[in-house]
Amino acid sequence: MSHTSGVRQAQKAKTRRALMDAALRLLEDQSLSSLGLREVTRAVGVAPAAFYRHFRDLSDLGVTLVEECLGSLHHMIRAILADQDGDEERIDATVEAVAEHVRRYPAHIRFIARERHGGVRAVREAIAAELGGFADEVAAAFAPSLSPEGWPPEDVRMLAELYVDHMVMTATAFLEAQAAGRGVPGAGPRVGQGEPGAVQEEAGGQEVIGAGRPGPLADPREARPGRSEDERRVAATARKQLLLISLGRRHWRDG
Amino acid sequence: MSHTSGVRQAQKAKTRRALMDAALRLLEDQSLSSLGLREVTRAVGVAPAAFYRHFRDLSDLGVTLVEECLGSLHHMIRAILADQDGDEERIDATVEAVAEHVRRYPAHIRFIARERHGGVRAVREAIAAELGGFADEVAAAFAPSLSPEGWPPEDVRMLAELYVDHMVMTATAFLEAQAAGRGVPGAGPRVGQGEPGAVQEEAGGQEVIGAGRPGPLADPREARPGRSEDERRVAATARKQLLLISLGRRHWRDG
DNA sequence: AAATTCAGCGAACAGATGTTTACTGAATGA
DNA sequence: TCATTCAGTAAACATCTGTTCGCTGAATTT
Repeated sequence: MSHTSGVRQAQKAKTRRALMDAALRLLEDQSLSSLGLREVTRAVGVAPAAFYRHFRDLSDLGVTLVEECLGSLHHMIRAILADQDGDEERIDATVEAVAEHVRRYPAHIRFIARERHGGVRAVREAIAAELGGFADEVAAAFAPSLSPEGWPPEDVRMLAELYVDHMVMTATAFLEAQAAGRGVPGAGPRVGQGEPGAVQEEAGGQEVIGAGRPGPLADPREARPGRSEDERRVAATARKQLLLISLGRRHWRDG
Repeated sequence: MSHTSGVRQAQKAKTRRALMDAALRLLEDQSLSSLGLREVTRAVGVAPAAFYRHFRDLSDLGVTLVEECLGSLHHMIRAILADQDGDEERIDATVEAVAEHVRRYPAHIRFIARERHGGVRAVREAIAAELGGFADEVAAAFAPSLSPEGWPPEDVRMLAELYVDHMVMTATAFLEAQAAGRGVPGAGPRVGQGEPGAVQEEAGGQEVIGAGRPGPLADPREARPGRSEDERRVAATARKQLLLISLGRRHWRDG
């Protein structure tokens, strides 16, 4: 048996993370099927061959990234579903949470949006499966209040799918809005390729997961100067759409 | 001034079409940013350098494809908006039209879904602009009946965006369902690279635009043996979702 | 009939790609 | 202490990429 934490394993895990983070950052400007293995290792500062110690190939890396990116979304969804407020409050909280999530993990959302219908089958399927799971969860959360009102399970499911799809839609809309807020068209600050010599330096793993400009991280309830006009418009639209859906839901069983 | 149709121009147009069709077909299995220029010319049976006689680069080709793919969708949308039936009839007709469209032009839909958030900015922006135009059109179609009921223009717009996004969503769902119907995971019949010697043979331009298995083209009202279970499930879900949205729309102005 | 245009060709280019190979040397475990 | 494990290395590989160049020969114009 091998220890689950030695200096050895820790270093390996660190390099693995570095590869994932580098990939996630590179994937902000291109899609997975055009991402090069050497490109990733170069960004990390590691020999190309080292890649194979961690992933079979790039689509393997991609599937791993799916788990990570949708994992963080999963937490958010569960938090929302746990809230037991009224309709409008829940909607506000949802839109707020999505906006905040996109602000904190823009690279995650970009990756999902891009690869959901992207060129790599394994990744597509992983995303589809995960989103399907989300829909299950949403359906399960709504069932207790809907089933007694005469909603058949398939109708609950279609509502859940609508919610999930709308959430993804909203998230990507936020992403574009936030990108438009910053100066997007011009190239951002270039990242120097990591100094050769593997990933050894730098202390304390503090919030590595963002991997793409975590943003100001301002308190959601504070006044937010960094919030762009587009972003507020997206929020308002999403809120209204969810409200409209809620309205439809309330009148579903009475023609 | 040059004639708009000579033997010269006709040949050029033919090669151009061949390039676009080949690209569209290749893009069923990969994304634009990973598509190679040589790959396209090879599929057509033309020297790599010939590509530059028609497009500046691949993203130029991509933008052209956007116009074509969304152009065909545009026709469909206008046809739907022109119908003045009741809510349910319109919904049925819409879902039916989308299903048929996806069946006829799967490559078009795949391309749009894949590149909408893909790695090529110019293409992304072209798609966004075009879809925004669709939303304008839908909004304009709904305004006459909604404005008198007290709908502010921004609310009409948000409804239109919801409809457009839902349509795209439904189309890609159909795509996956139809793909699942056929044996997808296994590679389809391989296409031999075109015989060297440019694009000269083959008579009569009959429905070249499909560029990806136009399908049986069965009458929508006939019994359809080729319709998979998944496909029917997608249709049913889409119908219900649209119905639910309609319900919400009817109750929008009375809390 | 002669001059011009221009779509497509073939060759060459510098550079990048994924993958394999034998290796090194520090962490590990007996 | 000594043998083993194994993350990362450096080099070489065959192959592919986008782009430029001058050229050809048929369609076009004069």
